[in-house]
Amino acid sequence: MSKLPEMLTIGQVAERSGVPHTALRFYEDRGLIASVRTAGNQRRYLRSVLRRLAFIRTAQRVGLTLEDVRDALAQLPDNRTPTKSDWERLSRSWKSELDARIDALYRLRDRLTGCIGCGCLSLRSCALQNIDDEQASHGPGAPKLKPVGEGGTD
Amino acid sequence: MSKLPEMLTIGQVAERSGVPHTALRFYEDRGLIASVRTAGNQRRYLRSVLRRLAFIRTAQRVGLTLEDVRDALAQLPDNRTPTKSDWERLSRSWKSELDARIDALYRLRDRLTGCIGCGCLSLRSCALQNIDDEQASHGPGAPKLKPVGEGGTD
DNA sequence: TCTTGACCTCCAGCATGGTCGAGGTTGAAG
DNA sequence: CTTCAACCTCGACCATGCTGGAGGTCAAGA
Repeated sequence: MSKLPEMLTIGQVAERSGVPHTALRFYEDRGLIASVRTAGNQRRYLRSVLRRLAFIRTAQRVGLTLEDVRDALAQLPDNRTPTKSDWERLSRSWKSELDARIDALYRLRDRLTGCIGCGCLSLRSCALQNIDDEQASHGPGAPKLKPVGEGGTD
Repeated sequence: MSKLPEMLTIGQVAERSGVPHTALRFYEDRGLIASVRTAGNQRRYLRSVLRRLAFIRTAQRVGLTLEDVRDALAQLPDNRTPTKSDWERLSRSWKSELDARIDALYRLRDRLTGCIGCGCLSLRSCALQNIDDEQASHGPGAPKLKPVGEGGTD
């Protein structure tokens, strides 16, 4: 009990999480995970880091940047094990992120579907050209495309 | 008619498409768009490049890489104006890409939703930890996370 | 004690998707 | 013909998200 039996080495964390040790150091550097050091300066991790890593990897699948994830994880307490409601809060905000992305994809797909067979080769009428036409009502002469800007509440 | 009246300068394309001229040269470099040169080595674009740019920008919103887009656009004829059916083919293949992505997001969201209130702090039961459990049936001791790998038919 | 593998730091490099600036040319208006 | 914005190339640089190597240290087994 006095020997911190639950601490994991970086190798163990890498193996159990599937995240390369290089990425683990990288994440630590970016403030996404934390470790304590042994007297010999080696990293030791709490088991809870595995949960954080799962969270990080899943978040990346959703398309969030590491910075997004870091900000999200910053809501979790560093000094105590996160409670269920801590995670609930995060999960809920994630869910809306997902909802927003799904929604955006839907809108894109629907435009595209409408585009098939719409004779869409006219610059003035093709939905693809006027992807943002909900807010924009620019004249038909020179449609401006919005810069891409992936990320955020699109 | 003999002076190619429909050709656009890079500045005009940049303005009309909203794509910076730096990006236009970048896209050309990567083989996504093409130009012809004047006697003085300046780029001149066909109007159809605006359509390609719209396509490119939209594709990026969906999360496709420039390489994906280049491959898709490679299906279009370089030497003639794309016909409706050329675009239809592209649009259709895009649509399934979108469908796949929407589907993936749905599955993620559903897991997450299930996670809220599931008491998900158990490494063994949390859907987040076992995000890939359809194919994986690893023992409960050391769940491996899949590397992220964004892109492809996920 | 020796050996060996796991660990450490730091730094360079890769891929993607660009931007920016230097230094030089073009082309159209006046 | 002059002028000057717009164009050209090339190479450096930025951010993100990592990987890999060099060179050195730590720790546990034989």
